Amino acid sequence: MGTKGEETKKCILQTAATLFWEHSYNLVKVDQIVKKAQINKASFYQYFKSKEQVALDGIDFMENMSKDFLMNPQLNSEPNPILRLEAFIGLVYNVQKQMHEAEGKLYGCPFVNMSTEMSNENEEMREKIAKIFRNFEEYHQKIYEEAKEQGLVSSELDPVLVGRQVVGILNGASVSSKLKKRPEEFLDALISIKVLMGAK
Amino acid sequence: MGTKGEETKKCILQTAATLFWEHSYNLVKVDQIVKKAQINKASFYQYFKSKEQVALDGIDFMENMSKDFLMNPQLNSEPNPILRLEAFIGLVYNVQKQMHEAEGKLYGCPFVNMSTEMSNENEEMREKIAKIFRNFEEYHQKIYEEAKEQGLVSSELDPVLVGRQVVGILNGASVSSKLKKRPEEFLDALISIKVLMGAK
Amino acid sequence: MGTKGEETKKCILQTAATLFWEHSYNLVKVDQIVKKAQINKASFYQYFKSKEQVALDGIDFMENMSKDFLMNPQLNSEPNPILRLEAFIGLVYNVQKQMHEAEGKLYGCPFVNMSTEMSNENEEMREKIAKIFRNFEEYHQKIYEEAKEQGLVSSELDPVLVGRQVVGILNGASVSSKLKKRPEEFLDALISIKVLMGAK
Amino acid sequence: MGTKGEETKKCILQTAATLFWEHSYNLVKVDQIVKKAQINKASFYQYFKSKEQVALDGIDFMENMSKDFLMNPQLNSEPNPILRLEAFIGLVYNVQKQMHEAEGKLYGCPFVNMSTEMSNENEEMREKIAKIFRNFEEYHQKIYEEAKEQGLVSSELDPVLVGRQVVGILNGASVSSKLKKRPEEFLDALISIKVLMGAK
DNA sequence: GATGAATGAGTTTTCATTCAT
DNA sequence: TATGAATGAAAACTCATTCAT
Repeated sequence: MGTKGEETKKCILQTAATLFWEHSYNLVKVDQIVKKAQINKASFYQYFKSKEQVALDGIDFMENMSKDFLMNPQLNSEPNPILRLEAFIGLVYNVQKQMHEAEGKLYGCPFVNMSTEMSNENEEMREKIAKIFRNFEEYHQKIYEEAKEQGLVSSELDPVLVGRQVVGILNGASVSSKLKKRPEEFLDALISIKVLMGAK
Repeated sequence: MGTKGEETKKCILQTAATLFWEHSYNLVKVDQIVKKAQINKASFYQYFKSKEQVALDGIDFMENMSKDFLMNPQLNSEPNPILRLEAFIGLVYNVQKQMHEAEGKLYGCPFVNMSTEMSNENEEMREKIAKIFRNFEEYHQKIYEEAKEQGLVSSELDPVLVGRQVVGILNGASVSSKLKKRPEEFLDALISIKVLMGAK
Repeated sequence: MGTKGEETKKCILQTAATLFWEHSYNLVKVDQIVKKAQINKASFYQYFKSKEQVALDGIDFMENMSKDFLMNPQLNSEPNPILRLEAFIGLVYNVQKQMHEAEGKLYGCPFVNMSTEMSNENEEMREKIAKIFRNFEEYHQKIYEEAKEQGLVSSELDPVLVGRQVVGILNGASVSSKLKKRPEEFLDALISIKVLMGAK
Repeated sequence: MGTKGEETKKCILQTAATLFWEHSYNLVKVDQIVKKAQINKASFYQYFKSKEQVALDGIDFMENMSKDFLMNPQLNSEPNPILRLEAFIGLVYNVQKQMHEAEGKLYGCPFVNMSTEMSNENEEMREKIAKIFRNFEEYHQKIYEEAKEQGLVSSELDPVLVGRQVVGILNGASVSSKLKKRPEEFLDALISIKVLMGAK
């Protein structure tokens, strides 16, 4: 942990990022953030020059969160790429399922949410999120390449396309699961992805 | 055409629905709608009791627009379901591509956008949009069923799942294409969908 | 009855006056009047140049209504002034009681309501209503004078004062009955008035 | 005095309550309150969640004001209840008279004004004001009971009725004095009240 | 005379941000 | 660094009134 100031800043960031995830960028008000973070409003502006800034930093925060969660060494020590893929999607599914059970709602992917809302309005946000998805695409591209090498898949597709499509399919599941309050969309997405890859 | 009042109402609706599509529900202000529709603000409230109402009616408007566009008799007279699927996605692709060329932006699917932003905040919106997607799922389910009957696909999947997944994959393409400003995501999605179906 | 135009005007007047009585001048909107009177809004302005005007004319309308109701020949043919007083207040009481039973509310005296709300804001309204009350004061002054002549009362008060006080006490009953939803305030007021007069 | 914020809140409250007294609830606009209180409009909403709330709190404020003014220990140390009654009404009369002299207008009782305008529209306001009048009724009931005990009155009336009627008569004086711009209505009311009580 | 439609000027309320201590 | 208080600008919505046919 860091100094008190660093702790406060992190608390604001975490609170804001979570609220944006749950309620969208535009519906969350600074008042709501500072109330939930239990800080003074002027303090908020001491750490972040604007609401936009906290959203921008919040994207980074969420990226780190999701990397820790989804791309951690434990999961990635699994040598079988298809099992890795299954574990990855299983983790996503569990998060959404728990949200749904706990709150009756399901928030989908924070990057999908924010980009859908803001990518045409804020170039900085768009670029940040696009980069995050590019990483995810590469991650799944590698899975496919490894699977190919290991003879675990029967298809002969462009790995770049597969990487993109895996992320695309998961983004679609994010949208559908949120709309329908149906976490199983992620499990169904896994089926599509495996069919796409020709996983045996 | 209808009475002057009906024309005005339709003009407001069209203007609002388009603005919501382009900029999200929360970022579009009533002032902006009335300015673009070239009407007085009080007139707006004579036709719609609230901004929420115009969004709700705007969803219906967009549904009709998309039905006219995507589920029209011409397209659906095509007996080959796979060609129908290709034509459907081709139309979507063309719209997005033209937007991109004309405005440098790409707005994705209006229902994906609005549901991502609002489905957890407004139950009425959520239900309306969920129903629209259910229709699309059925549409693609039927395509798959017909394709199966006609021996055009090799897979043996649950048609309900396929219907859902086609819509899911297209929703993902909507998100990705908007974020990346890359209309080709829809063409890539078609590849995934055909692989999923096992289209020969 | 008069021409169609006169009928329409009277309908507007009656509707407006009733609404003002029930909900106050400022809370009643022109839209509400025209909706309840089932006329077009432009028609309203054909008959009355403003909302203020319909209120002013509405005061006259209410004055005529109350004169017909409270100062009619039948009631005033009663030679005993105390019985006349009792009948007068009995009529008022019955109106309020019926309102209360029918609608759960009780609207009090329309002149008390409007003058309390508007007498400091609109001199024309103030004068109109003041004149109406002066008539009522004279009416009760005469009752007292007759009662004195007929030896029906034991007090020796200034009849002008008594006239004023009878109206004042009834105005107080109007306020209290409306606030407490208790029509019996008028019956209690009768007691006070009779004590004041020294009615045997 | 309290903190700056408390002072500001009190200033708003006092300003608003006075304006409502002078001009009615519905005619006073938030803009007018903030201008007179010399604060920013957003500050208003930091201290009161709505115009309705400031009116509700304003009723309490006025209740405290009137208690301090009319039910203070000095006045109530007078052992003779009739003299107490006279002093009470004398105070009311003086306030109204001074208003009249200073501003050419006379505002009557703030509770009478607000209840006449709002009791059928806002149950919370109705209850608050009804409670205030119940206190005044009890106050005057006690005066009558004491006067009876001390043999200062000749009547044999139900003290509850007398309490109610004293308040009713004063409410009537409030209405009449405001309408006629005649503070003396309160002195006349005192006559009626003493006759009612049979004060010697 | 009647009516569908339009509108300028408010009115309440909100919000991101800054000030002052 | 922390915080109680303040604020300009804007947002949603309303209202009395008038226009045009």
